[in-house]
Amino acid sequence: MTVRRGKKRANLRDVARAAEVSVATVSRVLNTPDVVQAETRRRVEAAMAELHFVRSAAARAINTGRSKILGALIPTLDNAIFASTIDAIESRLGDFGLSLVVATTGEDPEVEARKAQGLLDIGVEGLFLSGITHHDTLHALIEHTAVPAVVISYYDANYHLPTIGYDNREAGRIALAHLVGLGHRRIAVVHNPAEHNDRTRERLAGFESAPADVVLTRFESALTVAGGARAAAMALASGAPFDAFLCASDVQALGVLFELQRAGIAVPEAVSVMGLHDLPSAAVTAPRLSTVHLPAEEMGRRAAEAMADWVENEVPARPICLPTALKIRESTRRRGG
Amino acid sequence: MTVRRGKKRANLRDVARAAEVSVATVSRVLNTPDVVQAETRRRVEAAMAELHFVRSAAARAINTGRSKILGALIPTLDNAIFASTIDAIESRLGDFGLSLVVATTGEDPEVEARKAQGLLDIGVEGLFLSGITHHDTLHALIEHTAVPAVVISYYDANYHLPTIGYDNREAGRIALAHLVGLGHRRIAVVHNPAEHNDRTRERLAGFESAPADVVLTRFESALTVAGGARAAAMALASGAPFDAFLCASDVQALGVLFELQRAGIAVPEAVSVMGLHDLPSAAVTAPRLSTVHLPAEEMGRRAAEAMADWVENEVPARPICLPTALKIRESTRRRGG
DNA sequence: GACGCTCATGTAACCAGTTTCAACGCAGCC
DNA sequence: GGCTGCGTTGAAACTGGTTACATGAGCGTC
Repeated sequence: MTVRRGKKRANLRDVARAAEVSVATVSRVLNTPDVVQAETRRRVEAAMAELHFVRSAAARAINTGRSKILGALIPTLDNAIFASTIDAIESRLGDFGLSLVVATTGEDPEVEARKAQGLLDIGVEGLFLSGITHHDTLHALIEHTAVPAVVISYYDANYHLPTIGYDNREAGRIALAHLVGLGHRRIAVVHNPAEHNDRTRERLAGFESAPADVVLTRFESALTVAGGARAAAMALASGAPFDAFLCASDVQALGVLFELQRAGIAVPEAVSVMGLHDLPSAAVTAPRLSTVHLPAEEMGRRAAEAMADWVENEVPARPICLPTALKIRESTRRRGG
Repeated sequence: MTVRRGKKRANLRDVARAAEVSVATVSRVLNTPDVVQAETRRRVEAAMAELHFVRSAAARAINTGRSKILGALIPTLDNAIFASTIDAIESRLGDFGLSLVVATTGEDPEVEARKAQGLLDIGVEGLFLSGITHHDTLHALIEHTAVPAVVISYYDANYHLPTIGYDNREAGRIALAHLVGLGHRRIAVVHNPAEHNDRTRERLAGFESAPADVVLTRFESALTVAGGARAAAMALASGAPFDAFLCASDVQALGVLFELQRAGIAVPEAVSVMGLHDLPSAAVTAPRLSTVHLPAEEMGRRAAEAMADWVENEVPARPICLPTALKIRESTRRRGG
């Protein structure tokens, strides 16, 4: 008792027959309408409409070698961090008639390599990767398929793939400098596991630019609001006094904010909290979160444009370093101020 | 100065020639390896490896009529609400060897219809839709292409497409009942525009189940944390006294929480705040947010399974209503309690 | 030894488009 | 009137796979 999948879709030949023209003419109406006479075109279009003709993407792809689909490999969607970038990529690609398939990797390089293979199998023309830490298999895959690939969320002009992103280390430095400039010396650093995450690694490296009299204590937990809260709880439980919390990500900073409030510790009076990313919600927390703005949306747009140029015009993407910017809001204050 | 796209990829014929077998045999090695003799298979596999053969998805799709790609139309990715569902769909589809293309609509039915056409153009085999409010064009499209389509985030057994979701009205009722049960009578309802959003409309309808002595005052704003904060600010500015804030979405509830804290109004002592969704972060806010749990992740999983069954085995999806559950945490308290 | 069977493999048609090349009609020009 | 050239159209080859059908080898049976 299977379902009959409708009366077989009309194809080019059907349309050609109905319009009493050749398949070549129908194809022309589809691709280069201006070369076919108005009257003929009208007939063909009428036939297409009547038969509810939808051209097969596969058949077209087989000839042109163009699937018009790109793939993105990102750690997770369940997190505001990548959402706006992906949103921007997807929407900008749309302007070029390109689509995006998103695959999540859970920060596991093996899963990433496997999913990359899967994306290639469905015929993507290009790949967006997050960061530069990848499984050898994936590098090899990109190498011998010569598939266009751009790295986002990271900038390194010397990397073997074009990187379109920002300088995470510099962002880390800026965040730290802000706190140090406010007189904070005992800083709790809240960060997610850096093992497979070079963005985090770089930010932490930026934090290490602290003067000698600054002492940083690290608390590691998951890259979620709950993770941030947990890290703050650990810091509090350690009994050590902190002037400020420096978070490698706004997502965690939100958790820190919540946990401090729960503990009755006033921000920024008793302790400052610094984020890094500038998520949309960072501007409306209580207190509003000081952070370093990462141009997530612009990055997505630029990456999409570069990729479009690559697959459409064969001009390979070039590295782009977008500026970050310190956003001083309410969650940081001069020590003792 | 264009880039030479490598030496043309090897195809089936090339492999066949190299392995000294026919194309049919190579195809068999790919699809039904067990029917080809071990020694032959070995030769073919060696040839494939040497030539870095990657089978063309398009060519395969053209024959089987299967692209193995599904499409999802969602309002936005830039929002925790859909993220975990999409995440779940994507990951469950992966188990069936299916991929997901995500298209965002910005809640505009026209954009949705246009993007749906785009998805069909690239050959998706099925569509995930959010809610039941769609442009006529989209309905017509689904109608005459007979493309499998399931609706998520909504449940209505009588809708002409299978709905896999939850009862939004019931969830609204539960949220309201909780507040009313705590003795709250003057309730500020914070919600996003319902014009093109039936989920919101249903939740609001659920709120209307209030007893006669309960007075609801609506404040409408964007479906973002900032939107929630803005709505709360409006409520406060109105000067009217409220016992509780009832939010049609956790995202907005977060904003309400922040705004109340900013205004120095204690939650839940002075006013209760109720969410609806149970985002992961709802459990770690300060105070932790009382809400109605929506099974977003399970919904995604079930929708993916139903869709897989549909496109693989031609068994159409059937409506599924998943249970919601009241989550009483810290942001709600008995009036005057 | 002929017959029937299974198993492995090859041949060629087929899917739904695109594209090359040839042909045709008609205008402009010498 | 014949030549050139442009604009329009069609026939057929082609893309890279899958698959129905044909072939033939090897083996068991009577």
